[in-house]
Amino acid sequence: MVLQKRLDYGFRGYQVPAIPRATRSARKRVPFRKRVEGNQISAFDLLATVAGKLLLDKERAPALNDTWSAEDQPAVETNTVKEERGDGNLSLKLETCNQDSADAEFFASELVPQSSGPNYSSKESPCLGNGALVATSDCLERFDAQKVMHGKIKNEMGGLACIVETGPYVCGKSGDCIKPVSENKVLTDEELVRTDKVLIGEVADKCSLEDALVSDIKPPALVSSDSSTKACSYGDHNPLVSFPAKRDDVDVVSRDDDEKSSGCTHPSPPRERFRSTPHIGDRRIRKILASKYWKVAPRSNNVTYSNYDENLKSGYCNRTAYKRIRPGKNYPFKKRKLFYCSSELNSDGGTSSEGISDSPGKTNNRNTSILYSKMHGVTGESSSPANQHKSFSSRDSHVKLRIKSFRVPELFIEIPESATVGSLKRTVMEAVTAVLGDGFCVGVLLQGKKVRDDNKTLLQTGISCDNQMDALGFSLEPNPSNTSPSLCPGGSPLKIPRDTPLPLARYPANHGSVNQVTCNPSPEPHMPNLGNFIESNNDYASSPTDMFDKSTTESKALVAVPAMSMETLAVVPVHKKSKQAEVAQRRIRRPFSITEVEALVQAVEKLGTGRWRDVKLRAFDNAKHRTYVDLKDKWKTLLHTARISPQQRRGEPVPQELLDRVLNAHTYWSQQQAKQQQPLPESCLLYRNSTMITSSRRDVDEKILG
DNA sequence: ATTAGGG
DNA sequence: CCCTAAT
Repeated sequence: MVLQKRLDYGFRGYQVPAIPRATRSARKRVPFRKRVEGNQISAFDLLATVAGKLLLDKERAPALNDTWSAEDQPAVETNTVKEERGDGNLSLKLETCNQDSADAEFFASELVPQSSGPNYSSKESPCLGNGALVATSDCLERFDAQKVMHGKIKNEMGGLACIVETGPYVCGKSGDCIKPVSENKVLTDEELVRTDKVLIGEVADKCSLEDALVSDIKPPALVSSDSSTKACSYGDHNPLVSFPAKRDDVDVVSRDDDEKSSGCTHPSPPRERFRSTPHIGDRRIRKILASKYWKVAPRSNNVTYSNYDENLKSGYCNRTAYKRIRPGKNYPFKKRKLFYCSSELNSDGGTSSEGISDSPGKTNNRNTSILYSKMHGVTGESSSPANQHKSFSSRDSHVKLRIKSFRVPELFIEIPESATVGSLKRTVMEAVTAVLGDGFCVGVLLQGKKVRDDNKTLLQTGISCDNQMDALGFSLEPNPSNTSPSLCPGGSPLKIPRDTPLPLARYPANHGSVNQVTCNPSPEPHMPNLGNFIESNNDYASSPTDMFDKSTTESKALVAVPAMSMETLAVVPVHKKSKQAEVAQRRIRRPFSITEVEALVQAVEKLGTGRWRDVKLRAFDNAKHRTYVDLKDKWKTLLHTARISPQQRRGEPVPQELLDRVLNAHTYWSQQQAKQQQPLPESCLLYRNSTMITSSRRDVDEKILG
C-alpha cells in the first residue's frame, strides 16, 4: 500500500517539427524564463540565459545525480539577432551556429523542472504575480492553462502557441521582403545556410496576454517606455557578456513555480537554483543586437560568474527531481538533422529562427485583437480580414507560410524516484507519442479568431501574403474523436490521421519501474484522465504470465490523453508544396525477449500462422508496441533462425526447444493450409502426438476439432 | 484493418 | 522494422 515517493514533473516546451516530418526530430523549444525585477536587463543577459539552456541541452546521457560543468559541454555558439518591430514589439532570435551543437536542439529532450504541478495555476503564477518580464513558452502555456481553468478564453488559444512566419520572408518581390532582422545582423543568409542553426527561444510578448487577463498583477518590469533608451548593439567589438549590474535582479526562473502544488518533494529553495545568468562565454555569443527597448544594464565588463557551475549543479543537476530526456546517439532521427536543416532553409530562404521577445507592452491590453497584434508583432492597428481583403491584389499569389514548429502540450508525469532514467525517457516518450498518435485536428486562427468556414478561400478569409500574416495562427487541437465536441469548437478542423508518423523517437524499454504519465492540461491535479492505456515497453510485458494473467505487478505506463483541449498544441504547416519527402521515424528496435518468443510460439501453435491478429490479441494484447505485423515478422525470423545453423544465429540465443516448436508448428500449419478443406489428415495426429500433446493439447484439440 | 512477402 | 500489394 505504501507507495513509493513520487516526484512530479511537469514539463513543457517540447517542440516537434512540423515540417518536414522527415527528421522526426523535435526542435526543442528551449524553455526558459527570465525574470527581472526592476527594469534592467540586457539583451545579452537574456541570451546568456538561453544559451545556458543550450549548454544544458548538450549534456549527454545525464544521470539523475550527475553534475557537470560548463566545461564539459561543447560550446554553443550562438548568434542572435534582435529584431525590432514596428509596433514596438521585439523579437529576439537566437541561433546556434556551431555545427556540433546543433544536434542537441533537434531533439525533444527537455524536461523542465520548473513546471509546476497540475494545479500550479491555482495561484498566481510567479511570472504574473511579480509582474516580471517573462520570456518563455512557459508563460504561454501557463496562460493557456489558466484559460482552461478559468474558461476565460476559448478560441484564442491556438494563436498563442503558434509561430508562423510568412510574408516578408517568402513572398512578394525581393524589394518587399523586409526581413525583420536588425541591420546589425551578423550572419548573412549564406552563412546561415551553411550553419547548422537552430533556433530556440520563445515569443515572450505573448505574456502580455497574461497581463491583460490577469487582473491583479503589477506592470511588467520592462516597459516600452524605455524606448528612449538608446539601443545598444553588441558586436564583435563588444564580445563581453554584459550582465545587469545587479545580478540578483535577474532571476532565471527555472524552478517550480508552485512548490506546493507541484508535488515536488525537493525542497530546494526556488530562488537558489538559478541565481545568476549562466556565463556562456564570450566567444559563444558572437553578436547581440540590443534593442532600444531593452534597457541595457551598466556594463559589468569582465564579470565572470565563477559560480556558474555551482549554479548549475545545485540548481539544476543535483536535483534528482530534475530529469529530462536526453537523446542518445543512437536515435535515428539524429542523422537526418542535416536534411531537416537544409530542407527548412530552402523553404524559408535561410532565416530560421524563432522569435524571442520581451513583453514590453502595457498591461492594460484587454482587446484581444490588440493582444494578438502585439503578440505577433503586428503593427499597431489590427488588420481585420476585411482590411486584408482590400489590400489584396488580384494576382494569384500564393500564401506561403512557414510554421516552424508546434509544441506538444504540457504533460504531467508522475514517476517514482527509483525509476531509471530510461524508464523516465520512455514514460515521457509514451506520453508524447500518445498525444501525437491519437490524432489531432488543426484549427486556423486569424487575428485570434477561429476561422470556421473551411470552404472559404484564403483570399476570402483574408489570408494572403500581402497582409500581416502574423495574425495567422494555427492550432493543434485534440482530436474530436477523442474529446468531447465542445472542446473543439473551431469549425471542422483538419484531422490528422492517427497513423501519422510520430515525430519523436521512442526510447528503449526499461523495465522495472512504475511509470505513470498523464497529460494534464488542466490545473486540476486529479483531472479525470481518460485516455489511452499504453503499456510500458518492458520486456516482461509480453511474457506469457503477464499476458495471460494481468495480475502481475508488472509496470504499466498509464498515458492519459487529455480529454479536453490541453493547451493548443500549436502550429501546423500549410506550406503549399509541402513535399512528402518526410520519412517516418523508424521505430526503435525492440528485440523480442525469450518470454515473448515463447508466447509467440505458443500462440502460433494454437492459432496457426496467418492469424496474426488473433495471435496479437491472444498473446500480445498488452504489448502495444508489438503489432501483428511485428509478430508476423518475428515468426518469420524465428523460422529463419530455426532453419539456419546455430553458428549463424545472432542476438540473444533462442532456446532450441522453441526453435523446434517453431519448425514443427510451421510445418504443421503449412500442411493445414494445404489441406484446408480436407478431412482430418494423418499428419495432424502425428503432429499432435509428437509436439503439442504436452503443452497445448487441449488447444490443439479445440483447434483441430473446431 | 489484415495478411503476405519482399526489402 | 519498413513498405506495399492484395485482400
